[in-house]
Amino acid sequence: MSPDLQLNRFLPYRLNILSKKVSLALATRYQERFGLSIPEWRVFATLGQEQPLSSNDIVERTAMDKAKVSRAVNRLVAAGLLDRQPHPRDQRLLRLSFSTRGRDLYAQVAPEALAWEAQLLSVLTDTERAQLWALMEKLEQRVAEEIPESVPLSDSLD
Amino acid sequence: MSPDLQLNRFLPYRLNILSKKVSLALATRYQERFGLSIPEWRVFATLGQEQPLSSNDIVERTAMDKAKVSRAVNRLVAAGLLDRQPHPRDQRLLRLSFSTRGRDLYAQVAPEALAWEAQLLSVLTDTERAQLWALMEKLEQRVAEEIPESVPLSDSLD
DNA sequence: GTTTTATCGTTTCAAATGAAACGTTATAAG
DNA sequence: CTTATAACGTTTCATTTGAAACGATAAAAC
Repeated sequence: MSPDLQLNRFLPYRLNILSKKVSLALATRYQERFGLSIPEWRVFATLGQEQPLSSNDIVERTAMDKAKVSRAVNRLVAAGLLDRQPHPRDQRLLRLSFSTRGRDLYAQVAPEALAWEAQLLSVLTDTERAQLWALMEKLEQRVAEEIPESVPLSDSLD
Repeated sequence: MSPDLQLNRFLPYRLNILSKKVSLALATRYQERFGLSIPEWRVFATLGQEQPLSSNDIVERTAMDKAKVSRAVNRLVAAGLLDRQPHPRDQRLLRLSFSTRGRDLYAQVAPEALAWEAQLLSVLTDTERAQLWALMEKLEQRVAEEIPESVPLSDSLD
């Protein structure tokens, strides 16, 4: 008899598909409307949280590859959305922050992203939303214990 | 004032990171122990559910790109894990199924995957697990309404 | 002070990716 | 029947990818 692995009840599988669908649905929006690729959006949104940040800060916060962050940052700088300045005390670090245009764009993009999320979450009650966060937190914490140290989170995981 | 987009409370972001971590933690296991790449594992596990399947069936069930499925199938066939036969009624279709070795390997891999999942889910109570499935189902259904038809789910979404 | 060792961000390069073109087979329309 | 259209899986090719090497800077060890 074969082992009872029901794929559509297998968490890694379902999580992957859900995550892909959510990312894609959102990505089509900001790609079409703001010309941001997914890595660019990630970097951009991260800087919306806190500024200035080094590239490495962004790597840590987003679980993206550092080469990918480097390239996304370069494109954003080239597009005039970010300012990149050397760190005064440590020449290895960059101080990344929004340019004026970047700040303006963020002021447009962020509310849109939030509105989209709200629309998605509108199928859940307040209680369910709280549950969702709690569950995800527990799982993330648990899986973090399993991940071998220093293994980077590559992007094409499926 | 800047828009209040808290990234670590932003569902697409958190979902992506959780999904990556889960996939990676599991992937390291079956890559090391069974030599299966992630796409290969996906195809393999899908065939564990139902046989025979066409490549296209697998594309639909896994949300993977058809080129990627084609390549994974070829590697699995070359590795002697799958049998590929022409469909008697439709020459365009393939009938993919486990070879004897494939079946044996599946009998090893599947319980291991289930055990790993059980370990991950052991942080949740039965009630919480039920909640998790219900929540994910709701979200997936909701987001499915948003996805433009026929847009394939690419893999590098972050 | 000098020499290792580590860190940051970029670049290189081989591998993976996926959109599009393709050959083949099946179905629909004429 | 013949032609046009669609579907399946493979292949091509330009792009993306990330692991590793790299140069430059800083910190630690001596």
